[in-house]
Amino acid sequence: MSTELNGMPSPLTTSPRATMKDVAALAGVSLKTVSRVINEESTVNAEMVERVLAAASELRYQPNFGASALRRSDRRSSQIAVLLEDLSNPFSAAIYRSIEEVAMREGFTVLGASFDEDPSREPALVGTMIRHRVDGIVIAPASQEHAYLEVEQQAGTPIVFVDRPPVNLRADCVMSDSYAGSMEAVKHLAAQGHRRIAYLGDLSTIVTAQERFRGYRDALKELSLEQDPALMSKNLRTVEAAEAAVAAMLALDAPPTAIFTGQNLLTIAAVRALRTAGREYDVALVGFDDFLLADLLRPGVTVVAQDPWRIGQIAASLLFRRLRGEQGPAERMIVSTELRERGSGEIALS
Amino acid sequence: MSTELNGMPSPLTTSPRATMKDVAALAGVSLKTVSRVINEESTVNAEMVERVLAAASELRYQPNFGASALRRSDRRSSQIAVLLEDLSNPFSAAIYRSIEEVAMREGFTVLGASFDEDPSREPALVGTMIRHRVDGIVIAPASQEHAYLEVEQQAGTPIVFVDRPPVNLRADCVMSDSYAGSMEAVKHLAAQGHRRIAYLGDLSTIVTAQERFRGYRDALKELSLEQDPALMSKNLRTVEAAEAAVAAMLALDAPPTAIFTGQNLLTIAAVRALRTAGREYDVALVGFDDFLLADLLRPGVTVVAQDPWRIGQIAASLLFRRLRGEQGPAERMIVSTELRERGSGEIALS
DNA sequence: CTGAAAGCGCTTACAG
DNA sequence: CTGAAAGCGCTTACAG
Repeated sequence: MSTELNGMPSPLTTSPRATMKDVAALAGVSLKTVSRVINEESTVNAEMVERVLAAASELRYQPNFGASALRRSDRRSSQIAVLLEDLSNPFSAAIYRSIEEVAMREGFTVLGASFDEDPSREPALVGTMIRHRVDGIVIAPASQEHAYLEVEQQAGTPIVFVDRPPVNLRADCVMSDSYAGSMEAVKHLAAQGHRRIAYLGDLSTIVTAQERFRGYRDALKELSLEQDPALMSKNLRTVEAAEAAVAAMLALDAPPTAIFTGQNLLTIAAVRALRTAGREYDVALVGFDDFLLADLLRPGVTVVAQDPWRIGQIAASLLFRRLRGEQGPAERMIVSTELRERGSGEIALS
Repeated sequence: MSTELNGMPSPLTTSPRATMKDVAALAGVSLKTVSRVINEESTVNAEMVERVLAAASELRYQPNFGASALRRSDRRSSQIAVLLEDLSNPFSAAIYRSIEEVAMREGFTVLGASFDEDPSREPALVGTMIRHRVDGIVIAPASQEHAYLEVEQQAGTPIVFVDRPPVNLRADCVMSDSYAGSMEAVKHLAAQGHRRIAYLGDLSTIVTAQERFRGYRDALKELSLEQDPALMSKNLRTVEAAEAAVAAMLALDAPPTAIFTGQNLLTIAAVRALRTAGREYDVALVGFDDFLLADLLRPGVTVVAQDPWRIGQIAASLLFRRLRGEQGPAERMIVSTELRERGSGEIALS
């Protein structure tokens, strides 16, 4: 397990990094010639190219992107920012990876950061990214007011919204079809005979949570099912709160026979609550957003799946299109969801 | 769902970003005075501070970190790189978030990138990060040779390894105790009476995979259990391969009665294979590394849990200590694992 | 094809 | 307390 090298003192000598000037001196050419070789301009004499490359390699020269960006006319930093709610949430992580893949292909690096659903951190983090002069921003916003970003757009920094739309700002946006997906979930439950379908939802300030609730309620209306406020629980922020909400509903005189959960963690909370009550084969359940191992639970959990990889690909391609100078109006892309039947959603009304 | 603003043409005007010079001109002071105010040097006249801040705010001035770093004597970019195998793997994601949290507190941003277990991408990505002049690097290496990083260390860039140790390089390192954790897992299975305990492992080139196998084998030796090569499957790279390996073992004349899996995805594969064979309540299972919902499966999956959050905290604190100039020898921190009994590992030999 | 001078947006080192 | 000059590591714009 242990390498002999470890435990020995680290070298105290720090040799400063070589600059282009050092390379020029060693190769016996001018600064500008080194610059040409490093940037692969074709107009340089082959012999000089060789001399410069040898010197660069001997000094282990690494060009300074930042210094180069500062002087270049495009002033591009080759960095983009990806700001998400929580990188450790699988939905966010998949979007991040998807964008990272495109960025890498385009020669860009990604500055990533998480809001943890704290709206006040949003402008602060965006500010930090702007001070680092990122060339573009992909953001799943935590706040409800984005006018402050207009000045960044006008400074030429494209901004693409994912998962949630911009408020008071014209910007490209890629989202799942929350409304249609929720409607499909509720109709699927109704098709199994259920008439008392409960709803569990995230913070109502979040636009997607509003949309999912609207899909739920409009489906009930369309199907002429009763809308019982006792079966609707919104603003659930923790797994514990969601579990308690389900337990309370199950204890009602007229309990729900089916549940639609508007989010990942709420779905898992519902599974736990149904298990605790011993009702998991009895009360139907459909969740919005898929999660790992949903198929291995018993019963398997039926979900309306989002496609975070696709959302990321579209967002990244919009961003890089803007970076290439495309000017058109702000685009709004809606990515459809997919019902995945696994058992819990197919439990019929007994 | 739709904001009226969307669909309208974006503003075509791009007003360039204000510089410190612009702020100085508007405030009627010198460049240097603006610099003093922006950097909160206390020696500035209160009235001037006000004038400068008003001008900065009117122009929506955002200082340019890169330009400032270029000239400052410390030449710090306030960026660190976090290079992991795959940010969408929960283990990596937790480490990332943990480091991000410390970095943010220290006023640093994080450049994140994933290797996807491709060793050749490692030096390439590190090179990119160096060209961006990150101040430090946290890396879960994909390669088996890190001498190339010595020049970066000597240029003053601290490098901290996580999850896997450096090879041919002296550097700080934070890892789980793979050997002890694996040994504990196997002994736990043996304590339930099992004598034919199988092993499933990741690529043998990965040091942690080697350590976990060593822990497994040494436990067998210590307990005087037979070492049957037919019960050892290494170099498993996909869930499918792992499922097939388990299926093949179960079909042996002398099948295993218990399984130890050396990694996350292999554990899930084993669960699937046991389910398919209808043996999940029959063959015991302990996995290395915990995963979400392991407790909700039936039987619950017993694991040797790592503590990625803690690994990240330690790695980040080592890194920032080095950035503050601490010189001591390279440190190797071992984070202990924790056996979590949930059912699958407590199935006794029948 | 090659190079000397100027300058990107800032901070340093120095005067006043 | 305030500012004019020089320079960080590069590229631009121009000469030769």
